[in-house]
Amino acid sequence: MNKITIRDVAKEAGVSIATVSKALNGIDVVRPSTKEKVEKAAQKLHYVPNLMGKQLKGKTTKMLGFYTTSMTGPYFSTLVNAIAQEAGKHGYGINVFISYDKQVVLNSILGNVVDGIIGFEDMLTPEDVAAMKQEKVKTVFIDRKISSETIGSVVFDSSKTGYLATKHLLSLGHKKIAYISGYDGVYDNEERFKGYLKALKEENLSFSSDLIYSGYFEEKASYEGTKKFLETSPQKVTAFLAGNDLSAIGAIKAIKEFGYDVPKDYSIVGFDDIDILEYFSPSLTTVKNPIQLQGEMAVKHLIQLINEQSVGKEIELKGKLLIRQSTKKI
Amino acid sequence: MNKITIRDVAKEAGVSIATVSKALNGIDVVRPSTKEKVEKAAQKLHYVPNLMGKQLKGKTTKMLGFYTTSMTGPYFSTLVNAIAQEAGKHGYGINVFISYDKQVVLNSILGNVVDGIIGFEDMLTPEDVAAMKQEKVKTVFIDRKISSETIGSVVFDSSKTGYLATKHLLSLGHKKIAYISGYDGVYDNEERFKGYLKALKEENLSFSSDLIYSGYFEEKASYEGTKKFLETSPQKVTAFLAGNDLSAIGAIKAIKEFGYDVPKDYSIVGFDDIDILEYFSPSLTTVKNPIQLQGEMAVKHLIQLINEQSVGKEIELKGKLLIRQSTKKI
DNA sequence: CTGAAAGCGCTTACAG
DNA sequence: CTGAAAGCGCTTACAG
Repeated sequence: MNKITIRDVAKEAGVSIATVSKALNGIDVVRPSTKEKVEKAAQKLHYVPNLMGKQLKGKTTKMLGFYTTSMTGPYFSTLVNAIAQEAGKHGYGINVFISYDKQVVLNSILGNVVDGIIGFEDMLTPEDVAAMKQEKVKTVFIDRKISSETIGSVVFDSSKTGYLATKHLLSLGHKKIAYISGYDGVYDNEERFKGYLKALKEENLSFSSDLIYSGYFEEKASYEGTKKFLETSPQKVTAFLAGNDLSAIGAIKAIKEFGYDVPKDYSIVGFDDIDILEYFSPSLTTVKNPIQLQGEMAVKHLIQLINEQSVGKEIELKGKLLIRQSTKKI
Repeated sequence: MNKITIRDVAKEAGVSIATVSKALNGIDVVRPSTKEKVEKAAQKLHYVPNLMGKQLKGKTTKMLGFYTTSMTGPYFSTLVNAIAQEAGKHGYGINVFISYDKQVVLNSILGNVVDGIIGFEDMLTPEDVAAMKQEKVKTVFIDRKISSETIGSVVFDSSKTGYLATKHLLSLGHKKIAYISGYDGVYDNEERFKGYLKALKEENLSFSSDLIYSGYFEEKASYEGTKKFLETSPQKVTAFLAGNDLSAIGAIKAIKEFGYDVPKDYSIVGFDDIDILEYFSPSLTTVKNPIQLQGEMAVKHLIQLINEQSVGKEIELKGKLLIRQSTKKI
């Protein structure tokens, strides 16, 4: 598309390409008059450097990559905006790659397209991560707890908050609490569940597998799952711990459909404190995760890794239980 | 970060770099045994081609760029996902660039980083667009109506829908209708306003500038603006046409705060039909824009432009008025 | 202060 | 079927 190169500018200005490069990049001493001549020529020709050529030499792209299969989920934009803003402060642009093709993603990750990576990508397996480690790709994961020389992570303390949320329900007198799980293998899901189990155990309450069902972190699946659970479960629960707010909303809709009330008949707690809660009734008791902070920290740590000012660290962010209207004493 | 190159693979496999390139890309005839040898070597060394070098030659990146200053707005993820999905079908990845630095954006746009661009970027001025036109950068805009040989656009027929929405209010007997505007110079805003004016004119209703105030397409600004409007306006309006759903929500919140009811005291119409309306009460009468379709069409048209199967076209998508609970007869 | 030359990692006619 | 060589657009020691 863009065919004028440094060579054309050089010809136009009557200098060498080396001089054009220096003049335009402000590197090395170049006589002001020459510099001006070059700039005029560049402008006249609408010259824009080809980043491919530039970066092939330069080795640095001043770009951070953010990889994901899809941009769904209500806090996605909060996260990405926080990342973009923080990156901007450090002179980096951010590059969101959306692809369902793992090979494409891996090639791009390992293909020197960006200086560092923020990983939020379930499809990356431990083997992929091992390859990234070996290639010393600077990466900060925000969906798993991990670290190596060049890999860090910024996650929420989901085990702790899962514990706190469950404790809250227990303190209200609930003894049979269902867990609406997200995806297996997903860090936040498993940690939240661990916290839930720990809280139960502390009260010497037993857990049986029919207290857990899948909501897949989304409203619809949780709605369906909850309907089925209410119909078929032998357990008479009085409260639900949902893997996230979306699944809490789905569960509440199902509960209402059965003619029950929240919190009168069932208490329910979510995770995230997403924006749409503002429009939802009853107002949901939930755990607020500092998503914005997570984005910022991830970028800051990534830039440390890129500049080799630090080895990879595991950073854990604290969430906060927000008690609202969806939970009450039994 | 990634230092093993094609040369290392060649040495390991005992062949030339040309052969490595051919074997790995499946180009040209290469003996199966050689191919296997090369693949083994590449695997052993964890070789991943440097995309910079590759693309410098190849001239094509199989990537589409999506440019924006921020990813806010509730339909953003719908749009980007639609774009990503459609691009995937055609073998393209998508690249979301978020940057506040216009120079960075322009360099990237014009720097051959992507094969084509989907523009959704208010900060691009007509001069910038002129440069893109001159450089024959393949682009489809979704925030303005425009076309040239290499530039197309896919927009909503906002003038028409603005007209229809206003007609709806008029048919319910409303004669004084306020317009809560978005940003000046933004296509959808201006078109919606045009449609509004046209509908008023048809009924021989006069418009005066104190019937319009700014909501900036967001909830908060619209809320504040509406409060002020209700307090100070000399006009006794009975209905509001909001620039989008978010500003409609803000207006309704302000109206409620003054002790009025929607639709009993005021009717209100929005635009977009965003997801969170599901949680909002009263259910909002609004214009549903086919956002997903817009993303798909934009990608399809962009790929036509890239393959030079078509010159730039101006594509207009129809919206649909959804009559719900926020409007009623006066 | 300026320029010729080497080289970044790759692909692709062209010879053999 | 394989490889030496040129070249994509740029930067950067190195000479002058």
